[in-house]
Amino acid sequence: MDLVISQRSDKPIYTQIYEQIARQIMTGKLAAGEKLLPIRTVALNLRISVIPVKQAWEQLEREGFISTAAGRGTFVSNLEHKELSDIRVSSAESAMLNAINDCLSMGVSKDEILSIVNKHLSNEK
Amino acid sequence: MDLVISQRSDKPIYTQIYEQIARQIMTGKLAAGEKLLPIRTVALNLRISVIPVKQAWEQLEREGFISTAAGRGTFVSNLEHKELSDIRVSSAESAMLNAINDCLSMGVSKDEILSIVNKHLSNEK
Amino acid sequence: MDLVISQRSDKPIYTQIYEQIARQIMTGKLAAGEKLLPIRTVALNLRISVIPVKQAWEQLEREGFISTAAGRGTFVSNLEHKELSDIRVSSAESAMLNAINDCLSMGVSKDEILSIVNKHLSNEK
Amino acid sequence: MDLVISQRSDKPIYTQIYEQIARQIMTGKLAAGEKLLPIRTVALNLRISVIPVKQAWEQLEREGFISTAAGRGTFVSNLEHKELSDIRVSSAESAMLNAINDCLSMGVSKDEILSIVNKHLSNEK
DNA sequence: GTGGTCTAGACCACG
DNA sequence: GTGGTCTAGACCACT
Repeated sequence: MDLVISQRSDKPIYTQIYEQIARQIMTGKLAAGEKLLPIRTVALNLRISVIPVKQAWEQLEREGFISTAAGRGTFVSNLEHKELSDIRVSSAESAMLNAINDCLSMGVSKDEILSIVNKHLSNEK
Repeated sequence: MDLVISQRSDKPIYTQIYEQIARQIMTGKLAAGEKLLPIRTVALNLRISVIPVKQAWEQLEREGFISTAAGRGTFVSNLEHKELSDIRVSSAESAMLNAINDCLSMGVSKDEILSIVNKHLSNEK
Repeated sequence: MDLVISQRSDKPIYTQIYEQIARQIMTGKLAAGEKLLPIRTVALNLRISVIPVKQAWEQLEREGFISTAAGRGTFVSNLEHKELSDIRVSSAESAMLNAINDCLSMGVSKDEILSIVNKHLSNEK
Repeated sequence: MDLVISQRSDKPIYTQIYEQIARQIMTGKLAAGEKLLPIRTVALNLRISVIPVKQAWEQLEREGFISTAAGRGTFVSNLEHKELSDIRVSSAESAMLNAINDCLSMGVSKDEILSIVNKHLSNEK
């Protein structure tokens, strides 16, 4: 469970943690069923408070990467059930719908939304 | 924006807040576009810290009920776009898939899951 | 929350505690929703170890008199829902019930919940 | 982050600040990712108001030299991504980009993102 | 004066 | 010693 954070990054600490753990689970570096270090231990190792670690863990749990059990610990979810990826798609869908709704509320047209999405996705290729 | 919490309830404070605001938005008591009180004001009124209020606000935002703008405030989302309800269904779907996955990981069969769901839903009727 | 125990009674200590609390709940002396003292405090007050207190609490919870909320404390149940206590609440079951309640509080209908569950379980086959 | 300004220069104060910071970034004296001092601190150090500092920061951000992260501070941009600065980043656009990035970091593919957007926008018609 | 992030603690139920 | 919840307070960017 390697983890490196930078206080200087423009991303919040909890996002840095979330992204690294999510990636390690997706690549299999963290195996299904594996126990994660206690959040307080992670916080101590990184010399930060528990809050950002907890926040990262919450996002990971919402998105189906891990599941927590009070008093027992936190465990990597079983990725064998292929629907786990549905959870992520579902989460992603929520986030996108929210953003689209905000845009529509601000008077941005559907065509403009589409062009924003296309522009960004092609930039990234 | 009426809000009542009980320190004695078995629900966490942030859940009590979330449920009341969500209900007020769904029933139209809080209208689309309306500005909510600042989280610090809400916390003061309820004589609690900012944390549980923030936590409730985060869940409300994830589920599409409100949207926050740093430095400007928090606003009730525009429910006219009917897909807003899709966001909630999407969130709900994530939560259910997560729970189902946990059950499967624990060796609970699909039939048992179905019977649990049916039992609970019929109890509530 | 008055409690008196006798080390010389023929009844085990945990039974003495259980009976007194159960009686106080049934007679209304302990009201629904009321928060109980932490078990360690009770143990200290009675000058006994936490073990028998825990045993009494477990029996009370099994029988639906009280419910515990992780991190928040123990509360007197609403006896109208006592019939729920005969549900064997495994970890899996409580995960499902939590998810269902989340959905309901989000305004997702029972039919939608059922269709989500069915969709997922049939996908898996 | 050395800065020297002259009240008697023919250039406006914010231009003096802008030019010095831009130069330090281009020469590498201020490294990518490095955190800048808070604008109020800079203003205090220079014994000027926050206004010209803010103006300089705005120009630097418009031109892609720095990026601000609400609640966390201001950071020197990674100049490889400077070309992004010609995107007019309205609130709506940044909301979309945030959502897209959330999706990507969750492991959702670009095609899936596009299909989500298309599904939603066609639903609305 | 708004929300966003973080620190440094605390107490709780549970294992 | 695990995660869950909360307090009290801080500093930041932005309006």
